[in-house]
Amino acid sequence: MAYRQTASVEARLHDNRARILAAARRLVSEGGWKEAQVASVAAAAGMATGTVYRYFPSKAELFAEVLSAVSQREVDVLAAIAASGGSATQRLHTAVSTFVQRAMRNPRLAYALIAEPCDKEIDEARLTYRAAISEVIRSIVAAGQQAGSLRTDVAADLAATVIVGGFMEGLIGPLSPLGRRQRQDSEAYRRSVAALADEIATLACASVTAPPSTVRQLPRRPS
Amino acid sequence: MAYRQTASVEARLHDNRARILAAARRLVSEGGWKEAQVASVAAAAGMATGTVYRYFPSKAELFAEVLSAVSQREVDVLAAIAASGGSATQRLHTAVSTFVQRAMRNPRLAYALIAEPCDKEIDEARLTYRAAISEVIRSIVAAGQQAGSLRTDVAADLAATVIVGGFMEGLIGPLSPLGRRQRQDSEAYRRSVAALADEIATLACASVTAPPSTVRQLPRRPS
DNA sequence: TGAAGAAATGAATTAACATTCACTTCATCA
DNA sequence: TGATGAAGTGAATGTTAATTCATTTCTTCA
Repeated sequence: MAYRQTASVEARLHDNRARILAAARRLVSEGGWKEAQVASVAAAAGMATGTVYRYFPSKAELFAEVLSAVSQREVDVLAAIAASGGSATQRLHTAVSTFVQRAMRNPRLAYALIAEPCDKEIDEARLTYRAAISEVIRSIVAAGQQAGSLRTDVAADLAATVIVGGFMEGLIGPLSPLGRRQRQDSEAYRRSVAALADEIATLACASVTAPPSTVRQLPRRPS
Repeated sequence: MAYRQTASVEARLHDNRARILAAARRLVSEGGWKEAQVASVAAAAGMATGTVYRYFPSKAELFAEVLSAVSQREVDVLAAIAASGGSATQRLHTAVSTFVQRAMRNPRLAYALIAEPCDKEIDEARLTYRAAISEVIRSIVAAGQQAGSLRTDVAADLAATVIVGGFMEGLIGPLSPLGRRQRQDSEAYRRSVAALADEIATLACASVTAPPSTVRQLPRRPS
């Protein structure tokens, strides 16, 4: 036995892995997916291209991990809100508006992770992420339905999916490179973000709030 | 002058173009984007690969045209609903529910056009399409705001975007190859589609319906 | 110190299609 | 009919990065 992994090596390996993830995340958040090449990541992390493959089996898995790390934090934030006090409506409003505001703090990264056209395989990893967020929203909606404050004529999971799709789409315009020309440091910007977050959250809450009287819609089918 | 395009040639050219578009559309609607290769399209249209390039400058433009043709029909249907009689709420409900039901008639195609991971360039073409649909919804919302039946505390264009994002996302699950195991010909299937369409439309309408009393939310920011 | 094995390297290879183009076939008309 | 130029062909080429792997450099410990 002439070689055994010591603590110092193990630490370096761990550090390398973290550096790769950090570099990958930084590149995406600065230049979107077109900058997110394995060779660039390696260079940014200060190592050779091949080294990246000692830590991640493929580009897709590397970026899936970036995606999942960022997302997990958001899911945790939402889960904390879901578990906090207040009515379901209040929690839903806070959850949506918080998500929007947090996304707007790093618009380039949020845009890349949520909406920017990217490799098929990375795109597939987004599904998991949306599903996790949707599940948190579902739990709030279901609680509100139990409590009687939210409408029960739509399944909680469908409502959650629609809400998530809605606020994500509402975010895309402001997040995208086109819709994002203002300086982020201005007070006006901060206010407009808060207003956007509030409007989107209001729409989300309204969509599931129990109607006061049971005025049934009369759907027609013209086509 | 030894050559001039005659009517018969012109007709053939036009027909070829149409055959390419039809073949492209058929391939996508049968096998999704992985089947949508230029060589396959050419084969399906009964011609050589290079011929396709006499009609379309690139794969992306070819499929952008497929996308826009299918989408335009949907936009037209929605526009007709928007221009029809009834309250804004009724028209919104009908518009959303009609869109959902029509999409479910050809789920594989709708899934590919709306949600399936695909080439960046084709993905970019989707934006135009969503924008057009969003514009129709916006017009309904704006009318409802004018009439006083829809809430005015959110901008019509934002509301429209959120609504579109919501119903598209609500569709994705049922449209995707995973969520679509039933035979489409059963009566049960048709009923479940109608129910889905109604629920999604109900959420959309509720999100913008004017609240009876002005109960302000109290947003908090825990994070 | 040096043998043994792990980690790192980065140039070369691969893969998967889109796209091109030199050539063939077809349509037109003097 | 054959000269002219358009339409059609499909094998060859181009493109763009991801991925590999033979080689080099480090670590460990007898």
